[in-house]
Amino acid sequence: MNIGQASRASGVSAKMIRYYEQIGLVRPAERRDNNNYRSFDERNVNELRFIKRARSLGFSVDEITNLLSLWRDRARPSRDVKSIADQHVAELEGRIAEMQAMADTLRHLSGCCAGDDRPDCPILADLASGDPTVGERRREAARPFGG
Amino acid sequence: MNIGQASRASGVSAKMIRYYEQIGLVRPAERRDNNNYRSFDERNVNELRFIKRARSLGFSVDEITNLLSLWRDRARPSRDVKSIADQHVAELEGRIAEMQAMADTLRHLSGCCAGDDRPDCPILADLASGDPTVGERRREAARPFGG
DNA sequence: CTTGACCTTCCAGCGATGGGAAGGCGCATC
DNA sequence: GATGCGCCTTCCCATCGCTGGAAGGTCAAG
Repeated sequence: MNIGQASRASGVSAKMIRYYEQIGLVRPAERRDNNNYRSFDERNVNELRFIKRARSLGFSVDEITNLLSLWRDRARPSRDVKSIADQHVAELEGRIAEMQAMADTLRHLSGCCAGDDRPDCPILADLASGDPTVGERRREAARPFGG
Repeated sequence: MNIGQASRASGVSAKMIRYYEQIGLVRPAERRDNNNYRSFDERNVNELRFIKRARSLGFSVDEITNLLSLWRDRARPSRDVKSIADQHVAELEGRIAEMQAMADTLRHLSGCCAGDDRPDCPILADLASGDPTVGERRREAARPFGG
């Protein structure tokens, strides 16, 4: 299989396949002698599918590196896999809570805003105040996503 | 005020103040004649606080550009502000739902995983299958955060 | 021979931020 | 006056996961 076929078979774009190889997430694909094209087999495609599914569950490339090596290790303790998953769930929950707090605050402010032609606006008032006691509840200001 | 004092007064790092100026989020600060240092007044600091608060609520720099210009416009219709806020809430909710779906799936899988010395692991099995019918409920695979 | 689909590498960008180098400026102290 | 410290300046690089594009090699069909 060429990269395009592997891409269609796995659902991972050719660009990403090359990228994953470049950063060492997958081992460099074999090359054809005549034209230097990458050559993929079913095994490679399965790995790509694994990666795609893991990405869709929000795992980072680093985490997937670990998951892949556990997957390849027939003697892995399932404890190790579970640990990675649980850690990731905790991180997701943390980020969800942050965004939930943002959304709650904004919903409250928006609910207080007439949303008409008049200029008075509690949303702007909150932003302008910078005072963290105006909104509903917001003890520790959630930092923006990027972390 | 020099940039360091403005930074401490606003809670925005000096690095970010320069960056915000560079990308045009805030107007270029005045410069002192003798040493070319930036010079800030209360108004600038208030703007920086506004930005900081807006960032902490997850608004993008683009959205903040609009919020700032509405803030400066005494004749703004509060409708415009509310619209930006509501749109942002909707986006937050969308991302929360995606991450919630990831977390739900992972919690389910983790709950099915013994997490001991044995190698059998439903988490890996799910990742390996790539089949979207294994997990709990997961119609449209949520794409990872980045968009 | 040309066309078009494929493949290759390399380079640059996104968004918001942190880190650091290399150098100028100002003040205090020896 | 030299030294040192802390502040300021600009500039470039890294993050993370990916997308886009340029410039060029390869291959099969018309």
